[in-house]
Amino acid sequence: MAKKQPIELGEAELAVMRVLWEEGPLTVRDVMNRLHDRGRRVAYTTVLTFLTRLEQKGMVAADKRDQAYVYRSKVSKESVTTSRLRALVDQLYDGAAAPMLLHLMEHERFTPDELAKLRRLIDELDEGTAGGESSETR
Amino acid sequence: MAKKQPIELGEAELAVMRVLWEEGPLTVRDVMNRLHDRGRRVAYTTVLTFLTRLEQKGMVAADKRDQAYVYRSKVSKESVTTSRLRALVDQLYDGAAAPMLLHLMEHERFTPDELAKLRRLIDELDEGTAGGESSETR
DNA sequence: AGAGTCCTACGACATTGGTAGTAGGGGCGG
DNA sequence: CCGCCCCTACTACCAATGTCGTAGGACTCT
Repeated sequence: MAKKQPIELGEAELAVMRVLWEEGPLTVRDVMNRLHDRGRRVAYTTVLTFLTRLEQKGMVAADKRDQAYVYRSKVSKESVTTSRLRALVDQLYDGAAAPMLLHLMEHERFTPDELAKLRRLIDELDEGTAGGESSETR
Repeated sequence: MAKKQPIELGEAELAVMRVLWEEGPLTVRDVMNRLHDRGRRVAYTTVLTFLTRLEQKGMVAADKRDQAYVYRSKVSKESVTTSRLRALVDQLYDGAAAPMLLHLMEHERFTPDELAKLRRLIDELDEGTAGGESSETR
């Protein structure tokens, strides 16, 4: 089972999680370097603080290797994304995802490929949810 | 042109904004009552604090009426939603909205009606973005 | 062995957001 | 005229976050 706790992560903490999600288990120094590569200039100890806090939150785990600890993510990006989106949908639309989805579609740009992929996904969902009767397809 | 500032709003502040968006210009007391109706038990002065802070952030405006000030939203829910979503997309996918959209579709439930509406929207967008050539539908 | 380099543990500090109490001005019901 | 009530202005507090600096233990390279 996954974490039912809201999963509260600050923006900087999230950036750290992303590094771990995308570049696997890393030491504090490695995480710092990756953050620097991504344009985040943070001090070594700052990164250490983030990782320590994330560990206390149960978001990452630390394993001693040689001289330093190697940190790895304990929660998937998927779960965090879901949690974040859910919070947003709840806060803005009382949980109704559709309005948010429409909003997103109307305000962001998508390539024809993405639209195609999306269309396929809709078809799939439609099959599953299928029942045949929807109040007039207009 | 809208506000380019990130528009940072806490969860409670957002709840206040929602009241104003949905129930028009209100006095502090009215906002408090609406919040109570929605299950948020906050003290009068807390609401006042929120409104004062929101005013400083330029999110609402206060107009003196009789004895009390009447607050009204100065930013649309749309713009805040856009801003929030944008931040999320940036933080999680470096600005790529598509992955987020797909994620949302896969993790939330939608009614056939909503799917239909979404499909129509895609068609519209497709026309606009139309060009004909998409790199292989994989 | 001494210097330089890393690493982790702590402690600090500022900002922001959530929450609220208190003080003081104005009006209103008697 | 006197309380009582509502309104706004301040001030306060605490927890979470973003950021570091310092201290002290280890290891490494002459």
